[in-house]
Amino acid sequence: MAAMAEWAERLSAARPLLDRASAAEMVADVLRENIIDGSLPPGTRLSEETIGSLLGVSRNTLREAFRLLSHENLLVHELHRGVFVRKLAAADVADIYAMRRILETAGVRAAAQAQPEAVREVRKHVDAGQAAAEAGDWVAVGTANMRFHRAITALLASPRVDATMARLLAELRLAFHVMGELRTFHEPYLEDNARIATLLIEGDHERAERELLAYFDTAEAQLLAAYAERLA
Amino acid sequence: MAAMAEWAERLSAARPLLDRASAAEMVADVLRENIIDGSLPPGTRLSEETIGSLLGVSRNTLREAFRLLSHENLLVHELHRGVFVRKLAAADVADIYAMRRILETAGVRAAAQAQPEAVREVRKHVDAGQAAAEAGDWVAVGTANMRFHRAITALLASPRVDATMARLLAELRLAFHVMGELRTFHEPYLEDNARIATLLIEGDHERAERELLAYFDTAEAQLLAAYAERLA
DNA sequence: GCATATTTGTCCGTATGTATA
DNA sequence: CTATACATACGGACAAATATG
Repeated sequence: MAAMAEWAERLSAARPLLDRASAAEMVADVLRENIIDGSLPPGTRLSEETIGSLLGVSRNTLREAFRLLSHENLLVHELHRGVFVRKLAAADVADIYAMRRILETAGVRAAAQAQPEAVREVRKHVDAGQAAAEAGDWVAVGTANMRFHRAITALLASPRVDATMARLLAELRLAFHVMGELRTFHEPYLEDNARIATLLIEGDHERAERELLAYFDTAEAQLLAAYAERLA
Repeated sequence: MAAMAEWAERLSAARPLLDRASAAEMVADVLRENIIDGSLPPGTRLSEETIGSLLGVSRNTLREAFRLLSHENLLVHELHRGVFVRKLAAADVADIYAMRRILETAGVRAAAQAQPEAVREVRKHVDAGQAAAEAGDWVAVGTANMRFHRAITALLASPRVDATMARLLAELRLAFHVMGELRTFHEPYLEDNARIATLLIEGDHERAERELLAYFDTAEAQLLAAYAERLA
């Protein structure tokens, strides 16, 4: 509730919400951004009336935006209680990593048959991450890391896998809020990613898969440790 | 349109629409069932006024149900034109099989670590399929086949994989409508499924995976051939 | 190509049911 | 248990776009 009030203040000053595209999608975009960057922390209840009057949209439109974000697993809808920013449990984090292991290792194994430019795309996001790190922008490093992993599953050239992966990673960002320092979380993976990209380009898919699995283990353990600590 | 009128007749006689859960979800349930069983074939336009008055719900509620089903990929929404039952293209069929290959082979590889009762669950759906075949109920055979494959991915014990798989198979049912005779489509796979289940229980995961991949190839080819023929 | 009718998109006011203080 | 707040659902209205003649 405190988070909601604070967020409302900041938003009302900065959001004219001009006409463009579908109203519901615009609202969803605004909300998604604020959820991902932490302005609306997990557990926050999104009041229909408050947000509706704030953004100048009707409840019907707002509810459509809620549906969109619920489908992305960023919001949860509880009947007659309202919608809330999703709270990821430790089990959810583990499940997300389980699915990432399946999809991303499949991506690595598909690298041999993939388009060469798709493989180069992987490397591009490694470079973007390193540039962001030098600039000290650790949020951007996190974004680059997401894109790196999406590029790996993109080697499968499957629209449905892409969409699934996008949802998984957006969901995972909800868990990042438990990490205090983003730098300590993201920095060690810059080198890992670079190594994996090199192995992919060189065609050593077996080692690339091993390195990727090792990354999953350490990243997952780090997140789960942060969860355990928060509850202590 | 002809399909729509015919469907309306059959429905209006049989639907009291009792209270429970959210109205929009109930409407979505009704529509989903009618889409899957072919009463509302792909391409059918769902008129807001017709269905709304038919089910006795307001337009707002109905539109909410449409959104739910659109997110399940069963309906497509065209701006200012309305919603239509999704028409799967050949590329969609291929993409669905690509994703099934990834998830189901991962399921087979996870069989070693899976709970024994989860493995037995796979066999149960094989038996159900054979019983339905003897009874001549080929729609039920199709349902049992779906459950068989869902049981394979259930070996991963991942809620997100389960949900993804459920959506994939519901979507795939849209493609089945191009098959003329369900029997010729489903019958040959009864034996395949039985063999795969046996291999899983015996612990020969490598052969089980090979057999599964062979099944995907023939089933996908059969569906795509039916697509090609329909266009000819 | 134009004018008309139909349908969807959006919003509002209100009544009812449910959860919570 | 009562009261309040809020989500759910309905019906009506008008604008905007599409389909039809």
